Amino acid sequence: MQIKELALATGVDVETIRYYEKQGLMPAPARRDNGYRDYAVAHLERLSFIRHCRALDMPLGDVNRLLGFVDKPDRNCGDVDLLVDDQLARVRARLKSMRALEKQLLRLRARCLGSHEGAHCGILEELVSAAHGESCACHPG
Amino acid sequence: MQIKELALATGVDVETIRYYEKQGLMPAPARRDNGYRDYAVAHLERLSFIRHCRALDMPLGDVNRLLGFVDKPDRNCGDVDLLVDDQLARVRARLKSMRALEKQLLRLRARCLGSHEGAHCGILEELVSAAHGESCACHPG
DNA sequence: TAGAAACCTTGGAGCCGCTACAGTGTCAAA
DNA sequence: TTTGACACTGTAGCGGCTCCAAGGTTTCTA
Repeated sequence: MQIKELALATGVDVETIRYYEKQGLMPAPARRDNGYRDYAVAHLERLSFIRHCRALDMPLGDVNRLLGFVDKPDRNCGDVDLLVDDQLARVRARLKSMRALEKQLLRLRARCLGSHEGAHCGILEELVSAAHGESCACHPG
Repeated sequence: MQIKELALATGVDVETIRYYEKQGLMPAPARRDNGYRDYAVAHLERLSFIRHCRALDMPLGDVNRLLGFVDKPDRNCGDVDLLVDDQLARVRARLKSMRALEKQLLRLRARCLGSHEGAHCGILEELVSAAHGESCACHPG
């Protein structure tokens, strides 16, 4: 399988596949006489695994560690759930701050009363007032 | 005001302040005889403004555009609310995908039944099965 | 048989928003 | 006088790609 076929089969960009190889996530494939990469089914599966983990927003370092467990299934894999827990915690922390962010933006947005002259723009006033340390709709309290 | 005083007053790292100057977000301050930067109150306000926008997760490019409106308040600022709307849309899109992500991770986590032998690890099985295109707890349907 | 188009290779730079150096200079207190 | 804290510039690194240049190979079409 040439690199483009692998790319099409997995939906992963050709450059990204080469990047994964350089980063040590994908094993170097066999080469044809002309130097072209020649992938086997195992590569396709490994790439799918990587993309699945990435869809879960796991850092490539974590993906690499998971691949280590996959490669040596005899090894005790007690860290696998820790790794998933960590990822879950990261996602939840991010969710929390994003929700707060949404609220702040909504309030800021509500300050726009239709006047679009800079001197009377509620949004700009709001943002500038923050610079004066006044209480603002975005960061109340 | 020396750079460290500005940093303390705003909670912004010294290196970050210099970075903002290099990026054209902060105007170059006066220099003392020894070459040290000498900031005025206007710099403090501008830096607060920038950090407030960054707290709303706006890209620096957008912050720069807002600063343009602040600098020239006569200019019609109809784009300001568009800019905020864009940011809100970005945040909401991200929220949506993060919520989905949390669900997927929770389901994946539930696959861990206490067995930590790699060969029988529910989480690894799940992730590997995805590589085979089987339906998986993470990406159902 | 020529040439164009589509593929492949490598290496390096660019993106964002910092952060962390290295190497050097300046200043104030003990 | 020496120590320590500050300042300066310039460059490199982070993650996870993405894009580009400059070249080689293969396949299709005229």
